[in-house]
Amino acid sequence: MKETTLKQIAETLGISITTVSKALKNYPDVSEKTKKSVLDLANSLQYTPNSFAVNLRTKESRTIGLIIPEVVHHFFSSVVNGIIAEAEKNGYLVIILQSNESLELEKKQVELLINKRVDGIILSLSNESNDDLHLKEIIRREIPLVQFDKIAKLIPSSKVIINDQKAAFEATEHLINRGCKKIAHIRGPINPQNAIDRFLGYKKALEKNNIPFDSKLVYTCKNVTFEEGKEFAEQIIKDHPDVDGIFVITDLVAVGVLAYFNENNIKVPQQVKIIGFSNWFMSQVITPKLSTVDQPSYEMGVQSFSLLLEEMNANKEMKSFTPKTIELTTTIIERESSI
Amino acid sequence: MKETTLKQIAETLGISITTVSKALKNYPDVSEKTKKSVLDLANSLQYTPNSFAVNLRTKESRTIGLIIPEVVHHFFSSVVNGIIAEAEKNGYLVIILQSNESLELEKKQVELLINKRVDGIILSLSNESNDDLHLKEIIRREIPLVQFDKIAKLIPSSKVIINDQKAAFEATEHLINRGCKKIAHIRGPINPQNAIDRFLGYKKALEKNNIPFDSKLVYTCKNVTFEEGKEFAEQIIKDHPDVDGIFVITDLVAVGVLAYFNENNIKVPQQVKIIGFSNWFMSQVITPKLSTVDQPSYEMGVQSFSLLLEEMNANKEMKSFTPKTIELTTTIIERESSI
DNA sequence: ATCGTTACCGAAAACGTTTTCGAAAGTACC
DNA sequence: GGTACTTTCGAAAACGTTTTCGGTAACGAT
Repeated sequence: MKETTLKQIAETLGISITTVSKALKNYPDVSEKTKKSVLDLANSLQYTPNSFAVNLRTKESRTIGLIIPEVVHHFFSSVVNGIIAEAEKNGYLVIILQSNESLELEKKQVELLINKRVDGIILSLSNESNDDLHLKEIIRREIPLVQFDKIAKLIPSSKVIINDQKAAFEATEHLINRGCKKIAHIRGPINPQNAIDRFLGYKKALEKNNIPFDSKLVYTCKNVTFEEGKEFAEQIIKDHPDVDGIFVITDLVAVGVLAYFNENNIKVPQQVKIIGFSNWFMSQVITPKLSTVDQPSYEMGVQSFSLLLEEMNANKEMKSFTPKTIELTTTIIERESSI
Repeated sequence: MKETTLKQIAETLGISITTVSKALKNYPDVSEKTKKSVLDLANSLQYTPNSFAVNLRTKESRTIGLIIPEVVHHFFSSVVNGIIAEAEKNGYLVIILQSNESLELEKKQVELLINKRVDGIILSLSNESNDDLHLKEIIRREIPLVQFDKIAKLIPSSKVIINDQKAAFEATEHLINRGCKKIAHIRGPINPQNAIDRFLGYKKALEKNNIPFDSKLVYTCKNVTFEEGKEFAEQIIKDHPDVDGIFVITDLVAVGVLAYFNENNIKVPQQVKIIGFSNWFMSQVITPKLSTVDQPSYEMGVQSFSLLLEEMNANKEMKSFTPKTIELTTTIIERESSI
């Protein structure tokens, strides 16, 4: 059982391969009669063009690569959702790879995608990433590239981001407005730009409101897990029993904090107010409901693909393309944990 | 800036394309000297074989397709995780598509993957799926296929599943053992085999324990959402104020039930005990912590790919392959909602 | 009869690789 | 110097498509 090819159709119809190909692509220089006979036969034989041959000939595969740190995180799976939807709408398929927050893996995967000759790449950096030779290689090979969320600022590619500093500023100021005087911050790892920016936003909010910044009140996540949240919560209460507010890098960790406080009868929000980041689904179902910063994750995916598509199309038409940066807006969601 | 090809290397070295190709693939009939010179030049030119040409020649792309209802569900993203990891380990890439629980989309996507000529397909049926012509087409084209979780029993493909009936039986019996006398069931949609099986397990557990089955105690989800959980919880309490146990098709819906009960001061587990299914992450962080059935989702992904790989390899060697079914074991996780 | 058009078709090259098969050159042996 | 073998190489076909470019036939107008 072999796949049907143009050749087979041509032979059974007694015409040339060229004509068959043209008929199927509705070229004007094929008579309606032959078009019909070709189409009929192609349908009855369930002909589908061999994409390997098409790829080779057209030099494109209508496939893009996507590298993210983790699929199982609500934020990322939601972005993935947006990217896949928008890609499919435009006739593209998406290959997904996971760096598992490892720089080494991330580099290997970039290589895989380059070798695969995808038409474009979308990626979000791992927490470990502190060098960008692999990204430079993508640029050097002139492969369209879009970065989102965790980006390398200096790489000249399109970017879809939020204003982490502003969002963090607002989150912190929200706690201040609710009366918090001594606010701790559980921050993300050292490398990622967005962890840095959120930290800076936190710091600025304190300064603006004349609250002295104390580096001892800043705790740094390594793995950004639920468990870390619990551990830091314990430590914070031990080190600074009078802390009355915590701004946490992301909801997952904040939920860990809440879990510890719930188990140890520390009242949220009465004794300590908490605000997270990213608006994970579970934040609205736990007790107390967690205040957070909503990030338009699905929209981020859609925009990322749109930018990539623009660049891919520009490349095809040999036009030059200057990278764009899209900044999406975030909103503070006030729930029980900071009332 | 053009990509380097075998031809370029051959010309600058003054040898044939054949020899370059063989040298790079370490054929024995190439002298060490030429091998070295080829390798050196290839490295310095950053040569990577054109995968489009390789695909065409070898008739395989080392890429598989994966169709799931939703990435944003914890269970599926976890399976995806397992599949991607195992695939990458074996040199395969994964194209992901989402059916969004729509049969129509699912069919379109199968077609996309067939046209793309992926080496194999892994899929989990949408809730809407009640016909399987598209699956038959996969079989007809002799494309290796593995189904997981939501499967079409009659399609002769490999399958990775759990024993839904047994798991549901155990979950229901767990409630009975905890003293429940009147147990409601919030079931999944009508079509999916696993919703049917879980319902049957629930029914059998009642029968075995001499509790009369009452179809009025069975509520059927359409969209399997958090909101549906809340609505059904309200309805159940209205219709049957004396219900003392609920077995829910999946944790997301069970969390909705809990939310309603929490808001309306109905004590869980004192008045009503609840058990969910799938062990979503959030089930352990809500109040009260939700009892559930743990499903080895990551493992499910790994096994799915392994079976697919077996079949793909068998196909390559022109050996016949008889589909296998792997049944993974589930475990009841007792938490606060059913103590 | 000649010219210009239009309508339709096909030969052939190209994309870049893999692999078969044969050929050439070198070595060894009698 | 002939034979047999080993080592090393390359020509060429094949994978299936797309697209350029030219060719033929038919037809109407002059």
